[in-house]
Amino acid sequence: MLSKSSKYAIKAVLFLALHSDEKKVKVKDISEPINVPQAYIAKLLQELSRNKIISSSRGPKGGFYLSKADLGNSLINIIDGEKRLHACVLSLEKCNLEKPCPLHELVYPIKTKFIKALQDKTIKEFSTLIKQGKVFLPF
Amino acid sequence: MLSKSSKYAIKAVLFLALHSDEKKVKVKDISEPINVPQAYIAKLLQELSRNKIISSSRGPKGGFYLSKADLGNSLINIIDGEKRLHACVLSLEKCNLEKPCPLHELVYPIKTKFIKALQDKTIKEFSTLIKQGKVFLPF
DNA sequence: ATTAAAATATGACAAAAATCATATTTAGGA
DNA sequence: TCCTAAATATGATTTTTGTCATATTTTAAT
Repeated sequence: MLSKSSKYAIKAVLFLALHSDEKKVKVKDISEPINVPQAYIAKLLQELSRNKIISSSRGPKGGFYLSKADLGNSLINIIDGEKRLHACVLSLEKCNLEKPCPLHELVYPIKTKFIKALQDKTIKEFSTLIKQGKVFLPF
Repeated sequence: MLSKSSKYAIKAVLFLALHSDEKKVKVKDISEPINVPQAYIAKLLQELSRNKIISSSRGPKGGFYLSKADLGNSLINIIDGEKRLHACVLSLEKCNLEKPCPLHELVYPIKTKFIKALQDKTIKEFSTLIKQGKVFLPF
């Protein structure tokens, strides 16, 4: 459903949400705890930064962080462009609710709900759930 | 969620369920309607045959088909070995119902339902649904 | 028995996704 | 101002997945 890159990106952003608070975190201090190769997550973080999903600053004491504005964004932006998320389970172009493929009804409802949650919940809300101990990040 | 190969395989098997009835269908007559490269689906069909998911016979008048026994099998066998199907959305090893990751609850219930449906429904049942016009195969 | 039509086995090739490497730019602190 | 620590940009390499090609084997029909 999600590419490895998207999963990595989500992990990194949630990690930042918990650990940055306007403080900056350098790649090395992100990659290790979330268990993703450093060079790889660096590239992803750079892209997220370019796309204004997260913030960054260069130089000593620099690093990645989430601004207040960033925290208000939704996770869906991170994985935007993932056509696979919206596509039919069997990747049938012409499959739709009127003419659903045999597996469609099994998957459609939750996928909709999943996407909606990614759209509606802010990063901050996710981070709150984690801080409250309602959900976990067993990286 | 499913690899391209799995999707192709499911399409092919459902197609066979509708069109074989103990009659044999040759690859060419499968690949075209389901819209999958011939050489590729050939390989997949051979593998399915080796794994006893479908049946085949060689030589003139040969081809692939579903025996009565085959029709009683479930679709899950086709995609068996797809670890990704069972894995956590974020691929977190230690994510589980006691310590769910933030996206877990959004996905877990339906995934379970999805897998169960693939396990419980026979190929024949799917084919019946299609024949009844309840679901479709817009290949 | 011979021929032809099919699957089978095997492996080469291509494309996409993931990973790694490195030179460049920026910014803080001495 | 100069040094150093960080991100950035770019692209090379590797791995995985998907695709294609072809020689071999089997079997039905003549």
